[in-house]
Amino acid sequence: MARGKIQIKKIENQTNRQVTYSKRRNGLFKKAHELTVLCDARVSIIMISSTQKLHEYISPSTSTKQVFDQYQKAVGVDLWSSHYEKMQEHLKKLKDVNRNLRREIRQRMGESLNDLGYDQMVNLIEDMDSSLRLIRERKYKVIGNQIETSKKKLRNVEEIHRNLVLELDARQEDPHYGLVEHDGDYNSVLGFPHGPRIIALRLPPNHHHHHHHHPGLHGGGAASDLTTFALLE
Amino acid sequence: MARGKIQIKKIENQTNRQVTYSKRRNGLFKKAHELTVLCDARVSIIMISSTQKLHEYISPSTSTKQVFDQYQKAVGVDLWSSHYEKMQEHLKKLKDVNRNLRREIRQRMGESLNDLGYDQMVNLIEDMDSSLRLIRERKYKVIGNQIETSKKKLRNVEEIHRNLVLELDARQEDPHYGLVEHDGDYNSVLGFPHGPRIIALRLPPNHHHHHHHHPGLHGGGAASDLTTFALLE
DNA sequence: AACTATTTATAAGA
DNA sequence: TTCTTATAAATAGTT
Repeated sequence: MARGKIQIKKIENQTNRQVTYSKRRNGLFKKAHELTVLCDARVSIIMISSTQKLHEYISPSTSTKQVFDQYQKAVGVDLWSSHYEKMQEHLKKLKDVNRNLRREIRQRMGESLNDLGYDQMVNLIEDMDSSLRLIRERKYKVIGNQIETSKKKLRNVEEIHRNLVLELDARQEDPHYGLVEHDGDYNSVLGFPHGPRIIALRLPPNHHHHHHHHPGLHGGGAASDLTTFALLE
Repeated sequence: MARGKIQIKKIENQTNRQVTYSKRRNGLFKKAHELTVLCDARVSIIMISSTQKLHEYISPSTSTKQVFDQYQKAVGVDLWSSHYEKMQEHLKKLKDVNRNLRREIRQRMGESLNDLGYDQMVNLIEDMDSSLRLIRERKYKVIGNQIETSKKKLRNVEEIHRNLVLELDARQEDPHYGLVEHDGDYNSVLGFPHGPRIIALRLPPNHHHHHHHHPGLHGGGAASDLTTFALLE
């Protein structure tokens, strides 16, 4: 607007563009401030240059956040408020679900039974009874597997032992018989190639995170059971 | 800036102020747009007049939300992002808790038992066994109460019946004996002062919201049980 | 909303 | 970046 009219279209010369950006930015901010004072208005300007630099003007006596909030309220649903509200709804629903799940567990533990009608109680008993039967079956199956496995391992150990005895006999007859093929590493036969592993298994099973919520479930008699379980795994 | 210089201070004349606001607002938006085109920049202007009216300019090729997001990122953590992130964390935690609760329920129903160690399974069985005992006790208590109550009510009914018979006898001897004190409303004696209530109780109990998650619990044999329960309540 | 005398903004050059 | 300055653009006061 001086020394010649210009077309309003992108200035291709990079330097020129930056100079104009700087000058006009100041002009814009000055005008914004005059408007603020003259008309008792609030103005927020945010500018991002072609080089992604950010500049802002905000009227004194207010803040960018305040203007955002007002804009949000005026324009309506948009921006983050919808996200926010959806999240809050989601949160509420999750909390509800959570509460109900906890109640169901409590009922399955014999608490909060006042909430149940008689027929619901009968159903719950039937359900728990059949579940308990399922779990017991499973337990027996696990025990069966463990016995099976330990029998196999025992047979292996016995065979190794036999071989060792044979080898020893052979050596006594001929001290140069054969090479040392079996060194008596029972652990590796039992599936524990590294000595310390059996000790690691004695540690509390804190990778089962669900015992946060009902610590009472995992308590008594664990030590001996755990040892047994580790040996037979 | 024409026909005389002006001081940059609030215009006291309300009409004048509004005219100036309108003119200068257009000027500002025009300049903003020129800047957008000339310098390939993005500009967001939000203005709130002294009468709380809101006007906005936003460069084409972008949106107010985008500019807000960028502003937020550039200026730092503040504004609402911290809220947002906290909510998202909270949401995640709740989902986790939820997942674990569901797993516990599944285990208590005899599913997902692979996640349990042997000792945990033993504990679960013990726990469910004692819970089941608790619930059965409770059931028997409820049944006991119901029998007690129904006996009491039966006695009441019998007494009313006796009284009616006596009254009838008395009338037959003397047709003008006494006034009608008992009209034979058995329902009101049974605790159902309004006839339709007993029908309302036959409706599915959808106020027990927890049957969303395990509909199987509340199913068979409800009709007769429900009737019984309603009568004995 | 239009006009216009005047002020202000600014493009180009230094 | 800043200053200069000729000129374009904006706009205060008026109609």
